[in-house]
Amino acid sequence: MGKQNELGVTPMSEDVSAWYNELVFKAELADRGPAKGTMVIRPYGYRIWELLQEQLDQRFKDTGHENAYFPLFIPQSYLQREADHVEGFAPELAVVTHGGGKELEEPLVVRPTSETVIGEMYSRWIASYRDLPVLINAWNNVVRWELRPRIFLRTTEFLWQEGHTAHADEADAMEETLKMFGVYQEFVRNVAAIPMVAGEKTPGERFAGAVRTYTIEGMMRDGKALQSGTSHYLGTNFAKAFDITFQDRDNEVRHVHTTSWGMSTRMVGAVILAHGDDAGLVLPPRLAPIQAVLVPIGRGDQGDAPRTKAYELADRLRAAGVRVHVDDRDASPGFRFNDWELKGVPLRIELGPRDLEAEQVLVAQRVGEVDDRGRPVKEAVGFDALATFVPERLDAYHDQLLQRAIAFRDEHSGPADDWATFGSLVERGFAAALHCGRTVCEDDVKARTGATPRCIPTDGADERGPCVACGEPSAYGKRVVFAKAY
RNA sequence: CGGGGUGUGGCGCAGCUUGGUUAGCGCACCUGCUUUGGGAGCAGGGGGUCGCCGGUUCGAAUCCGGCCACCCCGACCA
Repeated sequence: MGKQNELGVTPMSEDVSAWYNELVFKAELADRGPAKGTMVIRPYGYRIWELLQEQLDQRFKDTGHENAYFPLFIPQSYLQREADHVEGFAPELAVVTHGGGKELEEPLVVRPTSETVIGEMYSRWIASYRDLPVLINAWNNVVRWELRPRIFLRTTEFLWQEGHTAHADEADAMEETLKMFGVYQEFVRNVAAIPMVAGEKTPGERFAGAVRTYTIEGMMRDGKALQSGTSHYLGTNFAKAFDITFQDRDNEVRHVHTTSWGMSTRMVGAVILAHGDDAGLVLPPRLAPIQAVLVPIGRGDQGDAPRTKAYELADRLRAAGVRVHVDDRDASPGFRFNDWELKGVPLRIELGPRDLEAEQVLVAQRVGEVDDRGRPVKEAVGFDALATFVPERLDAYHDQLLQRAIAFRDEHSGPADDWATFGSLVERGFAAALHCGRTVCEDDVKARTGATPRCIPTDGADERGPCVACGEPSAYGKRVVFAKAY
């Protein structure tokens, strides 16, 4: 545990890892479960997940998908049908060997992902080209045994959504893969205010069983990358393993082409690590359980009027669609200010006897201009203007956070044309370099610097040359982004 | 599985080296009074099988042996 400041949290500037761990507990986002690697998501943290879910789910529905649910238990033999898939997941499976007091004839694995059960079901449901495409998404929990858990980032059980679609041909399936890849990119930018580097995974980093894997990689405040969402084109790998076929217009029986795509509770960790600061959480408004907190000031007779007014203003804000909370706890103003800053609430609205007289409130932004004492500059807003002011300000604040994150990412990224530059860049952020694409060389880079290839950015320019690490001719015709990753 | 560390009221820690009053401190909690524009004050109060098992001893939180758990750093990973 690091040196804690007066908030009881190690400053982020001092030790990001300690800061993250302490903040997750202090801000009441989550707690550790009794079994190693498990987490309890507390109401404040779960609300962030719910907001994320609602907005992501809407996008899935808008692109023609329907939700369904598939079982938690999968016969062990199913996992084994796709060679790469078993190999990839075998080390992290939880296996149930007993049920009802008896040893099972065939062990059941607790799903680490659902390609296999879904493949089995799709093979039953699909017979004709008229049945295609199948566009289904599932919200569920999965289990992957973790050697080194970290709350939200890597837990043995986590929540996510997994989309699974089946198509008549490669073109259609690739279109779907890229469409959902695009949905994730748009979502993280417009909802989570995180600019991500989007691109394709190198063969060594591909999903087990995928032909192509696309990823969005966010930059955290310590310059490390966090894989935050993936979209896979699975080709006919699962169709062949599970015999998912259809009869086409020309009477030919063909295998379907499938895709899968997912985003998990890890995204909550991405929000914490991409926006937070020494004072605690910084939540983007579209994911903030509380977007504006009203803090009435004054005690006893002095406090009655501000409190009453605060509730009245809260009603008006709520009517304007703002998630608002009145904090009239019997605690000092300073305590309450710090508390909501720790919890990352975008706007604080102060209302004391002096303001009441002036028919106004003071609005302070969680991240924004500060005075020479480091305190936020507070803006006076008249009572009647508040309900239009707040929603506008929340949108502007979202843009500010996004711009701040873009600037941070750009300051910590750059091209690396020689080994020395590469080494120093991955110490503080992302390095874009030409690479030979050989897995042995990727492993060597990892051993020497700790960095791994995160992706081949989709928007990268055509470029060829010697590999930054070994000098062999570069692969992919583009630069690869390398970084240390969570 | 390697390397490091920690287990003492809800949380954070001290005490252990050199065994010996009733195991202490801060925060949190409860009661009362005063207090409220950047973590309020005073007074009173409740709360502990000192991770577990065994050993040494007149006596163990403290010494010895074993075990367990968790955390951090590496190898696998959304």
